[in-house]
Amino acid sequence: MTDSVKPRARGADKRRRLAAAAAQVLHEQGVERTTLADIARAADVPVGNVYYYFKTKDELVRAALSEHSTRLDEITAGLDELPDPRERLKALVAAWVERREVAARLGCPTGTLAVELDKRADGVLDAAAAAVIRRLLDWAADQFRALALPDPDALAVTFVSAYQGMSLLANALRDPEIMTREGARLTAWLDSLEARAG
Amino acid sequence: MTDSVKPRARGADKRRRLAAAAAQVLHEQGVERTTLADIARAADVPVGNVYYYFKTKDELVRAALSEHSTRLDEITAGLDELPDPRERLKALVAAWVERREVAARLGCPTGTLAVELDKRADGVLDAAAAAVIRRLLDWAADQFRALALPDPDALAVTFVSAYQGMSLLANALRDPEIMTREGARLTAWLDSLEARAG
Amino acid sequence: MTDSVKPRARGADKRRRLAAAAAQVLHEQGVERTTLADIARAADVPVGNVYYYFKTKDELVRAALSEHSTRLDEITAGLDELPDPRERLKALVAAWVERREVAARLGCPTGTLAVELDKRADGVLDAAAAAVIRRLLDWAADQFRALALPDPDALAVTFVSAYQGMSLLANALRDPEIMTREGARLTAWLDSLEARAG
Amino acid sequence: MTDSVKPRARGADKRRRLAAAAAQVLHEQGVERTTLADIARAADVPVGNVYYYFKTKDELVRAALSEHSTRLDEITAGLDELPDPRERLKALVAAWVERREVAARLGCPTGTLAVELDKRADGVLDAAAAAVIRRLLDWAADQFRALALPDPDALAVTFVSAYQGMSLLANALRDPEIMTREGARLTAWLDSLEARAG
DNA sequence: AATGAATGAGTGTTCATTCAT
DNA sequence: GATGAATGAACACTCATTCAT
Repeated sequence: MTDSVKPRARGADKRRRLAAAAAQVLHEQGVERTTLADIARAADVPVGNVYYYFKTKDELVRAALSEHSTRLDEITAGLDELPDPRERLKALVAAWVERREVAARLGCPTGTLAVELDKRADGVLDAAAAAVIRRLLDWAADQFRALALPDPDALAVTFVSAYQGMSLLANALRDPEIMTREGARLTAWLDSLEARAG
Repeated sequence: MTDSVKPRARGADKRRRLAAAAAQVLHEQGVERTTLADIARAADVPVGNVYYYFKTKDELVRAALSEHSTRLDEITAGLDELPDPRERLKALVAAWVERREVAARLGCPTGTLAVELDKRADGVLDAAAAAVIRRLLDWAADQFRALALPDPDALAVTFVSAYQGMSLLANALRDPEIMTREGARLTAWLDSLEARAG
Repeated sequence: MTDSVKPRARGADKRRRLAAAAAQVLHEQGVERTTLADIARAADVPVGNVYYYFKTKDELVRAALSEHSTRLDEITAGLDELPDPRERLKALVAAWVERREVAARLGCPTGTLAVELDKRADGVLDAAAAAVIRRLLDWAADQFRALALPDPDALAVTFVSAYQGMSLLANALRDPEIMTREGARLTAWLDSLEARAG
Repeated sequence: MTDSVKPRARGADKRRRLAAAAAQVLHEQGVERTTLADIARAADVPVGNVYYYFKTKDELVRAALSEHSTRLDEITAGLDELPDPRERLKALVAAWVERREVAARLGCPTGTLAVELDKRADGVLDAAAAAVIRRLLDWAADQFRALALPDPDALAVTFVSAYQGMSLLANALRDPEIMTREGARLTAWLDSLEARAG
């Protein structure tokens, strides 16, 4: 019974598999060094079939960004369960630190994608990457606002900027401990904000 | 007189022009989207001649990194004229903020190069990029050490991480003002360190 | 009532719609630049369903030719109502001139198809195109024969050749007036034949 | 001595060889059915090298048209040696008839190219094809004008139209004799013009 | 009879790199 | 030292055709 999946479902499944594979492989190899065949192989889909779901490589990149955006939404939705906004922010930092090995190997998925896409002349896909980052900024600003801190938008920029900076350095130096140390510093900063606000 | 430049000198000049052009064009377009022809054109050197000076494209990338490293050395050498290490650090921040338009358009030259090169499997060129970043880290650590602050290496990581983070965000969001605001925050942080150190 | 069309009829209808769409789209875009999807879309038939009616693209091309042949038969059948064979020929020329805008934009449907299909190595479909042209030649020869003119077959060739030539030029130069002027010349020629025959 | 061709000459030679091969192969197979590899093979040039001389396939098509234009110029230049304009026109007809086997197999090079290119939406290359046809029209009009015949431009259209029409029919019906018969008729028409002009 | 999905061979084009002179 | 030309291995993308249901 459960085996007899409808074609519809199978098609949607393949699309999702391709998007997930794109997110993964593009994070690992970057946009330009990744071929469609790479993504197709990772998704176990024949190359020719990819185009049935995504008309261009750029659409696959967009799907990968969307995938990252969804994953971010899931994370923040989980954090929203916590009662205290500051605890939410600290929990996010903890999650980043937990993934330090990946960060050291590949950097932040969205951040590195944004860097590569920003080099393009067209300015279409980099806007999509910026949108994902903005989504994180908005969520962080919401937390700072809930904490009644002054200028929550600027605090959000500082917060996300710190994450991107430590991810980039951890990646460039291949040192996951940078995530640990800078994560601790960021947590301390979050704690110190309460005092200032008071 | 001026006409009779020695072949040697002319050759060295071409090499330098190629390296400078590589630094510039690779910063603008990224490694993968830049062709050798792009660099050759920017340096006003025939394509076939490039290989006389650089055996592979990767060597040109390495030369671009070396160019960025040299530029960094020049900057820090200038800053070393200042008597106070904290003033040196603050002056560097000021220089970063001054270049905010470039940062918003293209990001940090070394940082974006490092991100792109880290996606490579070989791990040869990304080490070269890491070396440039490490050079900046070392200089910053020297200043913190001169200020007799505890754990100067960690402070240097925080300092450079902040720069990379704000450059990445300014670039991704195409907002130079992020450089201004985060630069001010970074300067305040540098000032606050004195108190703690005391 | 109108809803309860028999499946048979609906199938035949789809077939006809596909053939008509093929005739139209192939005239507009040519054989090689037209995809099956183009024709399916124009006929409002799902792509996968096309193959139920036509096993290959070539069969669709054949159907388009057949469509043009049918249309030609309808026209000549209409002309056959006229009592005088010469008037029939002149009426055909008038019909061609009337369609001058289409001729200037797309050329003669059969003629342009024949040109494209003649480039093929197989020599299967171009025979089908030739058959349509021959049908026109035969009809024209019949008229010349009915006029008791010498060598009606050669006259038919001259007649059709003039039509193809002026269509090609009108199309290539995008000038519908060529149809008008050459049509007038052709009509005058038809009139002049009577005299010679006497 | 003659063997030591300069690189320059060899490069230009290759370009010419490619253009000639393009003219030939495109005439034989049509634009859409001809691959770059086909042309490269015919010119005995590696595929990758084609792009050193022609940036796109369309440029090769343009070169083929230019080749046909040049060939036409050579022919008309030869005919211009004849003292009588009418003899020139008749000699051209004779040349067409002489090539009847090619016409029956492949049609007029420029005419068939124009037909295929006219199906394109862009309207760039078909203008180039039209230009070649117009060159022939202009030359023919010059002859009619030299004969002091009324409306030489219209006569030129009739003349070229007849050529295109008979080429198309000869090609579609694979009958070279159509060229012979229609050529004779065209010659008679040219002769008859004198009388009328008188 | 109907159709969304699958497939793979093929096409134009790019580009780092090499070569001949 | 210098350079125009050569080369071939990719790669993104297309499309006729087939298949499973």
